[in-house]
Amino acid sequence: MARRLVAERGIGALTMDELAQAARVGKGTLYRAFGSRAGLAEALVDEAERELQERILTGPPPLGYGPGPAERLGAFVDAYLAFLSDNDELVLETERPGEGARFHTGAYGFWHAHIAALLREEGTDDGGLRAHVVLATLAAELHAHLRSQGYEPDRIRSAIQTTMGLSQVTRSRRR
Amino acid sequence: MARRLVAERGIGALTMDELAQAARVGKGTLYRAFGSRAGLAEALVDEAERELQERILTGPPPLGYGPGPAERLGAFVDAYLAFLSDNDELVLETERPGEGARFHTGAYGFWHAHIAALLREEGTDDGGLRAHVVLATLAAELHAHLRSQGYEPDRIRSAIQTTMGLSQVTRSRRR
DNA sequence: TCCTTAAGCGGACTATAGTCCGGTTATGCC
DNA sequence: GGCATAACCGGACTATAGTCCGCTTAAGGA
Repeated sequence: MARRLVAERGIGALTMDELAQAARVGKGTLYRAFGSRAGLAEALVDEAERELQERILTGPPPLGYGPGPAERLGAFVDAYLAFLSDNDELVLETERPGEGARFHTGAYGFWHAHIAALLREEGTDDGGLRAHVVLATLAAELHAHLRSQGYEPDRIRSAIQTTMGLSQVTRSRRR
Repeated sequence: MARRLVAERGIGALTMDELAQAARVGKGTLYRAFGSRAGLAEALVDEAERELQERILTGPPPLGYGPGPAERLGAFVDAYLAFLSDNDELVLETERPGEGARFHTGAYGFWHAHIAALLREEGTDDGGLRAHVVLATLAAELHAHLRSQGYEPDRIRSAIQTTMGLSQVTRSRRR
């Protein structure tokens, strides 16, 4: 519907009332369509998420199938961080609410399944649980904070990967 | 003041109005004293936090000074997880809000400094940044979710420690 | 003791997410 | 084409965090 109208203006400081008004629609309709503010943000990042998921499922290595699981994991972290900094505000909105909303989105399920599979493939115990731990490291709020502290994306990527003991993917090793 | 009155009832489903009323005080007073809902929760976990900090600073090894940094890190993760499950609801409240409130509490600063120091002592590069990554792994929301999924504390601890490549502290190794 | 001034209090007020119900429009049957 | 029914819509309403200002009470001076 009017998602694009809305996406163009940025969600940050917009209230749901304003959004509804801008979309020429009642608030009830907005909520029927998206369920919540987080749901709306989710819908707005959806395209970028799918694009990344596509690259994982059918794209070229190292993100897609091909190299060993360690390389793919490194590539995923890399790609996810790029996705995060491109979609900053919306992902933040997506992950905000109280009752662990983050964990119940479809996207979270996808990332989790992907990481868990790679960890198992690597021979790790308890891949499902460890995938949650890896994802905690990729929380939008953390990265918003780190960016605000002036840390460079490359340095962040590298810190996460070494902390996790992931193989250092050296592509795009600037600095 | 009336913190105890309040602590006894649990914060979870209480509104600030109810809290003020229960404390026989106006809402303005409540906000002057604590600044926000998160601030109130912070004040309520304060004692438990200090107790843990005390054990780190002056208590016996492996949490306190003594063994190598790797052991101390493992012990910290262990102790922090225990603290988290004892103070579940309050810490969650503390970490909730929008503008990265979690990162601005005094307690976060302490944990961060402690971890960063241990990492540096271990000879790690970029200890400050990596300490943030480690702390992301200890977010209250994640652990609330994991508990709700039925993961056992020991298993969680072990997953975090192996993910981080921390030395496996074997004390309290049930299962 | 009374008056002046400062500090602190409390509850009415605002902002905003999310709900709900009465009305309106569309659909299908006669 | 007209009516019964269902689907959908919109905005008034509710819940709740956080703000603000007028009033009360305490402190200090004469």
